[in-house]
Amino acid sequence: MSRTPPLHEVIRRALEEEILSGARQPGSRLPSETELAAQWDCARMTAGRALNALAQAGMVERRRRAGTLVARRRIQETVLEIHDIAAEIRARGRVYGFRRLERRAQPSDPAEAERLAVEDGAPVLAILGVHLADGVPHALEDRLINLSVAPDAAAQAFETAPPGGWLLDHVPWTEAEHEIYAAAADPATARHLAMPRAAPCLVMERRTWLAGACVTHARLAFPADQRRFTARLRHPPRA
Amino acid sequence: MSRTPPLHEVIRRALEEEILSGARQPGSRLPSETELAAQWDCARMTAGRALNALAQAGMVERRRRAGTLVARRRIQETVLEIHDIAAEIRARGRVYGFRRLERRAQPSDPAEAERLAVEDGAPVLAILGVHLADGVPHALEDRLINLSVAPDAAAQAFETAPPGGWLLDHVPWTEAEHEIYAAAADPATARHLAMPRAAPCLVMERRTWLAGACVTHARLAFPADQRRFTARLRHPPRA
DNA sequence: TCCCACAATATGTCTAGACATAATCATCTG
DNA sequence: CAGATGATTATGTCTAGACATATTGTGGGA
Repeated sequence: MSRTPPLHEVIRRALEEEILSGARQPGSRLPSETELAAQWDCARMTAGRALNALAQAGMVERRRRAGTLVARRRIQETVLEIHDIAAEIRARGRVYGFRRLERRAQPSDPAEAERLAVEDGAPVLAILGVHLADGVPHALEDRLINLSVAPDAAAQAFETAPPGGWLLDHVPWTEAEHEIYAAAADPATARHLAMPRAAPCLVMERRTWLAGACVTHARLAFPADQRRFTARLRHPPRA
Repeated sequence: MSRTPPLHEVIRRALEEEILSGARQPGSRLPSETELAAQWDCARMTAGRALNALAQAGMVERRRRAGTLVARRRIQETVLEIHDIAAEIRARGRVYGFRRLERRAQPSDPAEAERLAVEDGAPVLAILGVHLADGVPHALEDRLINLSVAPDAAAQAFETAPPGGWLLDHVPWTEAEHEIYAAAADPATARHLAMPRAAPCLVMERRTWLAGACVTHARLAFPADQRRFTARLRHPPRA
């Protein structure tokens, strides 16, 4: 026996089909919950559930009294998966390694204070290190850790294990901010990554917060040919 | 009078709070719908609605008989907002413009066929153009449109209006794929964008699908200082 | 001991009502 | 004609049930 999908799902898919095929133009009104309930011979709640699912997927907009309208603007958001570098490298079947280049625990200077959004002079731990794939430089990590929020980090050497993994395991966070841009490699970065000076880099900065306080800031520079970010969006998210 | 939020929202928030604070450990069981309904003195459906919302947000996992469990795996996804270039430029208070450089409607060559994932020789429309901010080159767009899927595009000139906007308005889509990477500007790109040769560019490629067929492929190159992508993630469940 | 049948349980789906609330439309008034 | 007013309408929330279905635990039999 083939299991029949739930009715709200059937209704949702039928409407979705009509919208995607162009049979229902953006801005036009869908049948009301009451009308749909009559058409499909079901309770209003079941029809409403189908419409709510479409609304959550961004395909329609619901307004009281006005009804349910096919969305005008298409979705402008897409889901980007940002993986751990170690996981990323291992996924490609290469051996992951990390080499620490510098480590300083000290009061923050003005530039560092700004990166962590703390007041000048707050205790921070700065780590500079290289992520390696099969022993070859893959990315340069310049990380700052807010020791007021994560004091246990001061006891870690981060010699051959990157700070990112330790932080994920030991410090909770509530918000993260990512920024991705291209830049020319400065001389130090180029040297550490064994790449030509001023060659293009893909840079990712990540700032992580715990309840309003910035926990850590990381700047990861990848030689242009080493990394790309991919994102995929399925317009109707599957229920 | 302060409007009271709906009950299912109140319940959802209360549970969310407990999860984020660590009071409920990953893998542990939340109260069942029946228990919650008794605790909050409401119908089971209302309690279930709160739990379903948490499940949709990825904070809990629901399994029949087993109950509702706090999610173990931390979400590795983050929402990247990819805006329309025109909207992006206008949002910065600058005047948007578009200048078409090339336009060719013809059977695809092998390279173009691969970009659109169609068989060699399928009819395609190729557009090369520059997006301008205050008249200054902002991005170079190299676009391919699959005329089998979007035949109406052949009638468009795309002289001063970019193909992206027209496509969004006239051709539905079900899936989109984005790729972001850094590259050195090739001579043609550098010339069109009025930037030094081999200077770093941020490149975004977007491929859009309609029911399994690729509608269009766009390659947008930005001078490194012109564009960065930002993404933000809130409230991840603890690992 | 291992496997199967069965009962218990939590979620999944659905109904037929109820009242609340927001937005729009038509109408009435100044 | 502009603005206030009230009726109408569609969605939003909620209930108290019902039966369906997947999964887990348990106990009995080979």
